[in-house]
Amino acid sequence: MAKAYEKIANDLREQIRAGQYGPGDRLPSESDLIESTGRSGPTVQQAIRVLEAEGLVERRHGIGTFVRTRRTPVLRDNSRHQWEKRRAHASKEERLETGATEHDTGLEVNDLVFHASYREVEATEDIGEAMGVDEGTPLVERTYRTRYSAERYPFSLVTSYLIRSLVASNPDLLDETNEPWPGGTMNQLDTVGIEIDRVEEHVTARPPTPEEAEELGLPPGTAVIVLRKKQYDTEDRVVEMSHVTLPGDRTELLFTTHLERW
Amino acid sequence: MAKAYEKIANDLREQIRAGQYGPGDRLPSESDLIESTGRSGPTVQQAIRVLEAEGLVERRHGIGTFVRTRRTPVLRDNSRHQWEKRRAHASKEERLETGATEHDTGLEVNDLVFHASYREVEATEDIGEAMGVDEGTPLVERTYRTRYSAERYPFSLVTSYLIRSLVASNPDLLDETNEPWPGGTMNQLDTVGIEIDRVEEHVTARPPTPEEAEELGLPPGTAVIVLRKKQYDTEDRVVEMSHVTLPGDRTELLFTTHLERW
DNA sequence: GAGTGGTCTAGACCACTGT
DNA sequence: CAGTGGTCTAGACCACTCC
Repeated sequence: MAKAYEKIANDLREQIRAGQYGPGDRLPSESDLIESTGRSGPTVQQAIRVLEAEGLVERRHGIGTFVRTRRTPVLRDNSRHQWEKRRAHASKEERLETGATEHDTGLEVNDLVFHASYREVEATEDIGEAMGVDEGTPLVERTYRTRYSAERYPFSLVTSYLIRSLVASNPDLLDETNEPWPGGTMNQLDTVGIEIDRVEEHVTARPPTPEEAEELGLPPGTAVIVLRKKQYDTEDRVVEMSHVTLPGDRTELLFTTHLERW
Repeated sequence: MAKAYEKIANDLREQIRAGQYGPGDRLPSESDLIESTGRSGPTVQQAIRVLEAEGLVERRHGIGTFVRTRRTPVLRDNSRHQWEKRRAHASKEERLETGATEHDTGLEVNDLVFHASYREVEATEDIGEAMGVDEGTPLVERTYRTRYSAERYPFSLVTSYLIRSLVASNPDLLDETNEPWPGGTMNQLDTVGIEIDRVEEHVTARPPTPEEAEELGLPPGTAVIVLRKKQYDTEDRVVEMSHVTLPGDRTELLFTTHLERW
């Protein structure tokens, strides 16, 4: 029992892997495949859909089906946290120059477009548990979108939560016209006497929701990396938590763990 | 222009999100949907396929279509590296007791089944570049599969590369009957005078290949996390590199970054 | 055997792209 | 306009599961 669409998909996959069709090449058209395989339209289509779901090919309406090319990855390095902390105590001029994303990507501020919005919310059960506060605790929620100015879609979707009572002593932090915070979150937290001691990042992966696919401009056959970041202060409290969605086909996370010497 | 299958998928997705169908619940059968929507079989099927690809539902042949339940995640913590290094200098008895996976999962050795195989290979261009050696350099390749003894499929696919010349002075390391290495890789590297200084882990995500889906027992609508680990010794050489494939629906990576105090 | 999902067909028509 | 992929139908038959 060889399923027809599976056989067609396997044959094409093999040819792609063997290099008979390289990245960017056009595959035979559906009508070609209908003829060469002797199968019906829907069957051939389903075969191509399988390859599309694997991220192997891309269908372009009215043009053809093409072997996918890998997008250039955006690197996100966990040394960014130490870098950001150091910057928080640097001079004001230095702080305004670059942000953590520029540090990662090596780009200029002008190459990037930020969009941020601000809201006050109450902790849900889920968030409260993760941050170690009761459900209903007032929080400050900030939502970020960052993209290259030359591109259409952002390369990250970020929602960040702060405990309102911890930051309320600096009114600037409750003023949404200040977005994005000059000098970064760690610098602003310093103004209310909070020092970050460690950062925990939880990483999982899954297919995107339709909303995420839409907002990140993800083609079918792509996964997202979901990163939940928690920043602990020197008193072991969770001071900030972020939920970050990253396109899997163009994001590479780098974590360096330094070990004690013998 | 409302695509019929999209509309059906959207309606069902909305109902699932609203909790009208909870995790584990059965959705209406295809024939029900054909009747209630007035659409043909293939159209209804395509709608369900969309939800399946999103990881939202699971189709069971001859039984029905069900809302997916989340699998219990396996946590993989980067403190495992420091833990493993410390263990490498512990007593022999301690070393034999547990491995890094047990450390992560809190399980006993008997709850886990390891399978390892050994091969000598030459560095490909790709691997050579990552490890900082010339193409063709002799390597030791070890392949691991780890699973819970109660389960059918492994929860990680690991391929590890060592530079042969660096480990050749200990014949035990070239003996494949020794798998898995007692005391762990860091302990064995210690026997040839190598100390690991830091670990770099590169993380990306993508849909699984058919082979990975098969070997990990992944249902459609799942992503994999791809982790490339590089271990640097105190002389800044890449001593070991691993390629790890993890099921995205049940793996959670945790990375803790400790920051210098002000 | 009844009910479920899985595969497939032959053909129609629509929508998008490039010439 | 020709060529491409996108959607849909009506109905057939198969395969699996449970009773």
